[in-house]
Amino acid sequence: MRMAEFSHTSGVPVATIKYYQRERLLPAGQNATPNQADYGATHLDRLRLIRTLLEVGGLSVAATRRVLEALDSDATLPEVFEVAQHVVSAEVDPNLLDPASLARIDSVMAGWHVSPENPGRLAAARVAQSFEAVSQADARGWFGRYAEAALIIAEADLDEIDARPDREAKTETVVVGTVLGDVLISGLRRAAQEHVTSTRYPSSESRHHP
Amino acid sequence: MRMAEFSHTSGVPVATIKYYQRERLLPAGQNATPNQADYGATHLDRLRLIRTLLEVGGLSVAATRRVLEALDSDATLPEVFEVAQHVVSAEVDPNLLDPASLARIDSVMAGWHVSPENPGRLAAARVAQSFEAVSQADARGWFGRYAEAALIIAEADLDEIDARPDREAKTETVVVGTVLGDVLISGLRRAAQEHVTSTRYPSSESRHHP
DNA sequence: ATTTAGTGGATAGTTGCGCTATCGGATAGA
DNA sequence: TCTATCCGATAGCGCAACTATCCACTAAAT
Repeated sequence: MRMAEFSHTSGVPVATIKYYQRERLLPAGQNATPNQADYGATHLDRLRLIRTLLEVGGLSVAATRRVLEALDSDATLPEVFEVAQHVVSAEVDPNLLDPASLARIDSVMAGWHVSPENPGRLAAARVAQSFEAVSQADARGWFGRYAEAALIIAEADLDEIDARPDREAKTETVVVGTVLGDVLISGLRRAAQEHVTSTRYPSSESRHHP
Repeated sequence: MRMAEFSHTSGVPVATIKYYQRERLLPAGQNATPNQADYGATHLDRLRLIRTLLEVGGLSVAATRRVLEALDSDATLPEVFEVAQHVVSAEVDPNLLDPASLARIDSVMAGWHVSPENPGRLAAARVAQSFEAVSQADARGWFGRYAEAALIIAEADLDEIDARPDREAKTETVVVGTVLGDVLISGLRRAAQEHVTSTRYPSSESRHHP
């Protein structure tokens, strides 16, 4: 398949494909003569993965490059996991973090084996700090139930990874699962919020239904 | 308090504060004479809320304006909830959605009372579609356990809102909770992933500890 | 053998966003 | 009166993610 067809079947403009190649997200076509290259199923899969990470996962091009590099390398599964985790986490400077907020988060993760520099731990602590500053209330109960839910999710994630047959499939699941899992839980949370609202307050929450 | 002090105590540059005022996130100072305004605790609170939504919640300025407008209006709690939900959700065109993916998500939400146009439902369906396209596997089990976790979270959210004394506090909690809850669960999920990994594979997952 | 459509590679331009910087006229406070 | 500060308006900046052209070249159709 040549460029025009590649672009057409993938639905991605030619200029954008070239941009991804420049940004080293997508390898050049195979059997490249000076002015003609060949694209196959591998390239289509890769392009679909790229678009998923960018559009559904909301990653930046730079972040996408980082996880793809990890996938292409011979990195071990934990190494890929760590790259994926960092890529979806906003950078949080631990020095700007109120130790009390960190302690609050650590207390809801009691018994967990988590390293201090885990990006999720820092992100959660920042949320705790901001939430309590804005709402001026103790939200420890709220955090605790989130932690319970996080544990269920993490078990599901690991099971899903374990279910893959080989290392390659596992690493891809790590990346895609880490990135899309955040979006999935957010979406399901909104649906669940509507459900819980409507069961608790049967009359008041009808959503634009005459 | 005048502009210089307002900027200093909040840690936000003067030019940025003026920008927020232009963008109608922040009201002008009180008792404004032609060239002097007064800022008080109300303005500080509002600015802190704005920065939290922008920096921690990752909202755009436009999205922040929309939720603040809802907060300032006399909208009912469900109305504010709906604005908040839309603001944190990527717009998904239902026409581009594979009905099979929608059905998959609906099946894991069996028994839930959720309207078809719930933005979370559509977002989840898009994730289902993308994930299964990329991983070429049936992930219904994965989705189902996420739904279980989402239900726990939604109950916690609603309890937290119910705990607020008055409508004003409730609506603010709706907005802040909706926005920060997504970040919180993502963070805790990463921590839980490390925990579960390290308990399942005791040796292999040590995170840069010599 | 000669067109001709298509290609790779390079480079420049566009759009949108979140600020940031500067300016001019006015005024509060010493 | 004088100086520091303010408001309001406008313009500019830096980054990210494309998008659009151009050119030399070549595979393939005639």
